[in-house]
Amino acid sequence: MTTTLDRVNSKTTNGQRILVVDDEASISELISTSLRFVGFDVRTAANGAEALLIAEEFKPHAMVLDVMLPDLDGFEVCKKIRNEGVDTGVLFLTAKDGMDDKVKGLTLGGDDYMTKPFSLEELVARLRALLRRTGVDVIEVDDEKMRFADLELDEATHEVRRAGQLLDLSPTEFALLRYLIINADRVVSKAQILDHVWQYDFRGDMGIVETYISYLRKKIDSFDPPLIHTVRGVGYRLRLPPQ
Amino acid sequence: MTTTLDRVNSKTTNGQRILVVDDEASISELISTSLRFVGFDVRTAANGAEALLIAEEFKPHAMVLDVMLPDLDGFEVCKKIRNEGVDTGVLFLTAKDGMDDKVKGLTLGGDDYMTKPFSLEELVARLRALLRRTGVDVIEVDDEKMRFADLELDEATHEVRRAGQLLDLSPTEFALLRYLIINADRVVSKAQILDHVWQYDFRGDMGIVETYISYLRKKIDSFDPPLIHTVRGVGYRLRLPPQ
DNA sequence: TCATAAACTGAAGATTGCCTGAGAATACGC
DNA sequence: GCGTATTCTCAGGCAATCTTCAGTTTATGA
Repeated sequence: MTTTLDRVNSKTTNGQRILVVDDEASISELISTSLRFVGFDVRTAANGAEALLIAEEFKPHAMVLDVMLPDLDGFEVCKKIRNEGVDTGVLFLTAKDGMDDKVKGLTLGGDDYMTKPFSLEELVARLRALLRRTGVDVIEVDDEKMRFADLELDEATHEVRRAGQLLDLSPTEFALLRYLIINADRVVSKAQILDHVWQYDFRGDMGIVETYISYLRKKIDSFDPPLIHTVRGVGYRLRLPPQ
Repeated sequence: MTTTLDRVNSKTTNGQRILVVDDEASISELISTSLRFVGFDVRTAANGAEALLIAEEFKPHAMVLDVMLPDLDGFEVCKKIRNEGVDTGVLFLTAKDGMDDKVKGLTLGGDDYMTKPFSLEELVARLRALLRRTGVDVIEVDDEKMRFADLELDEATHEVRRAGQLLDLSPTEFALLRYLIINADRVVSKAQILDHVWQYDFRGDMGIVETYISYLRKKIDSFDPPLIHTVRGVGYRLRLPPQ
């Protein structure tokens, strides 16, 4: 995949501590890099034992935790860490099929899980939601709504409106628009979009981004003024007309 | 437990004290996690002796009490605690078979019991009802009725009406509808539903949620307008038509 | 102005997710 | 016990969505 480091986010998340635990170095790095860029304070561990050690002194606000670790499994790690009195929300990562039994029950405590592969935008969105739920997130005044101009995107209801009018977006369109809003006023490249909005193992080419931008335009830019602008040779930018 | 934004409950329960007594750590944790999440102040004990100690200083408003404990049985514990002058309602947990008779005799006061395994939504609902009966619950002005649009769900009588017309729902359908109403207007994922509405030891897959949504629709959405909406790729949402 | 690269868009095929009916298994009331 | 209600699994069918691709349009700079 294209590696694009970017700032990604306007809402500055101020240094909440996240512990990422995964034994695949590439995944672990992928995640921690993007979390750092959106402003989290990140540490990583490659196995359960290490996670316990780090958690003790790092006292993370939340963890991203692979359920399948070489030594302990993710649930064990989670339990032990909480027994140590470290009160963190957990976002579990599971293989597609490993969905069985154990993951069940995770939506109760405010914890959450995602199946691999996932998209990074989704990861960040989920992590934020988790922090909000578990009461850690102090700053975000915003409920679960994002706004740009007369555009409004609601995470809780999954509704999108422009000028008050309800629009019907597919899941991918929704995720793409969320990414554009998060990066409002800034140019994002097709590579960045691909990296953030699509699952990290997507193998197709960037043409698909053009296709989806086209879909989005039909829906949200059938209004005036258009908000999605092409910056030729660079990428796309969500903005109001100058003046 | 599973996925995505769950606020789980709109009624904020403010810090009523609940003592959970069960010797199986996993159950105890499951229960306390969900109770904490809906706003109770929770302590746990793994056996009768411990329960007595904690109750004395914690003075719980209610207890969730396994009848089968390693040392004393639940009834003993309950009796002793009340003799100490701690006046709490009790929600007994019993294994599927046996003791039904014995328990029934003891649930006279306003106490209640459930058999394991249970669903967590059910537990919370029962506990709330218990607190209300035993007069602890000061806040909830709410009688035991929930409403959404022309839909009415009565906890006390287990009756459901739409547009005033009585509907005949099975227990699972009732629980599912209750969960949807509690989360009215938000999208809830199939995973969340499974975690909250089904018994914690359910091992099947999420297809069953689809089946029950279909059952519910036949009953409550044979009216106009339909209230249960699918958000493809995300979950389900109870809502009125926009505007 | 022209040539070229980049971006746009419509169409089509593949894939996925959801709905529903049918039937087996189980629980429950009489 | 027997019959009915309920729970749960499963698979076929349908429609939304995703993805690819190719023909067309647009921007740019030589």
